[in-house]
Amino acid sequence: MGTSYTKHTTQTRERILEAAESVFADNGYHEALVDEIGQRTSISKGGLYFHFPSKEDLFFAVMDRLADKLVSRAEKAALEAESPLRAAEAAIDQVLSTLSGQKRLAKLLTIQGYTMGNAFESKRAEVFDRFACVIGKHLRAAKEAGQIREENTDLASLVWLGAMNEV
Amino acid sequence: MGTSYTKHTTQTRERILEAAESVFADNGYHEALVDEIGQRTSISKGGLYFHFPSKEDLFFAVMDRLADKLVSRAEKAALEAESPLRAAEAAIDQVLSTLSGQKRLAKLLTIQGYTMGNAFESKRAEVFDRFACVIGKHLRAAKEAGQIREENTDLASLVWLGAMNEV
DNA sequence: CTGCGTAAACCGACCAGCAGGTCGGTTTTG
DNA sequence: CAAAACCGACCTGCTGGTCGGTTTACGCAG
Repeated sequence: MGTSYTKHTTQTRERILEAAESVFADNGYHEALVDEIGQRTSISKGGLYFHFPSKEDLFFAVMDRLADKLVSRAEKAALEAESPLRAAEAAIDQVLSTLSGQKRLAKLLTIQGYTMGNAFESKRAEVFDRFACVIGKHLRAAKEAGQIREENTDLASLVWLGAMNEV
Repeated sequence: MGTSYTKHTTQTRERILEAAESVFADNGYHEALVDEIGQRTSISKGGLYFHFPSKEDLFFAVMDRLADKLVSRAEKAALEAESPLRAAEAAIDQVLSTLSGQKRLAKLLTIQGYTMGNAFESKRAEVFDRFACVIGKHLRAAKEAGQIREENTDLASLVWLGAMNEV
């Protein structure tokens, strides 16, 4: 449950995650071969398994990394906004446009895992929660700034989720 | 290409399809074990492969069967409507509500195959075409009855597709 | 009705090969 | 020199598919 912290070298780990992301995006979880990730990284299978205990964990790590990227993008966009309400909007916009622009990544976060057990399901929920958290934060700020009514908060969450699915 | 006709006994074939549908729905294509289908049917693997040449074909047959069900439901609902326009609406409603009611089946028709090759992609297109065909038929009828403008036909198709994705 | 022969239907042990994971050993780092 | 990082041949379990044999269904002659 706790986010496992980065041991070892961050360099190689990052390289692996990068390659893994593209391989998973290209082929989906099941079609993706661990060996191919090794190939694109020029790291042997053994080396891979030195950094990640299993293919599944690697996949989850990729998801986390993607979520990180998106969240930071959203936060950054939110910072440039003037009002809290604009911030919330900007954050949502940012995530949605990025996701709709790179459908392969979107699939990674939403669809690909349906083929896996419920392990994925909870991971997906976790990622979604992180997004919801960010959005919620700005929405609450907007509320306190008196730019929004209480009820709209829940409504916005639903809209948000709906938008995700449309992609 | 040509719809392969039912050889052998239809009884057993149907039983297999029934079981296969539930297994596929429960576990997705990859997780679904041919052996488990055999178990639920009390038919040995050999027997299964006597009726279907491969797991993939079995999956496609399940899809076809699902499409059949949905189309006939839609047609039936359309018959009970008074005007052509209502018929089209009823058909759409029927399919959408059924699909949203049983999300597992919806996944079968839309998502599960992303993990398979393009073989699935064309099958999916085929199924979608069948739906589009039914809807289109009633829409044209509505048009000729002067209940609808020409342009709306295309618009409706888009709405239709969008709705599918939302589910 | 009985027996029989043929073909469809079915069985289940077995095969093949693929891909995730391991592990003893080697290189690199500090 | 020790520990971390890495290598890659090998192992193993799993699962779709096969195949020779067995049972069942059925038409037909006696």
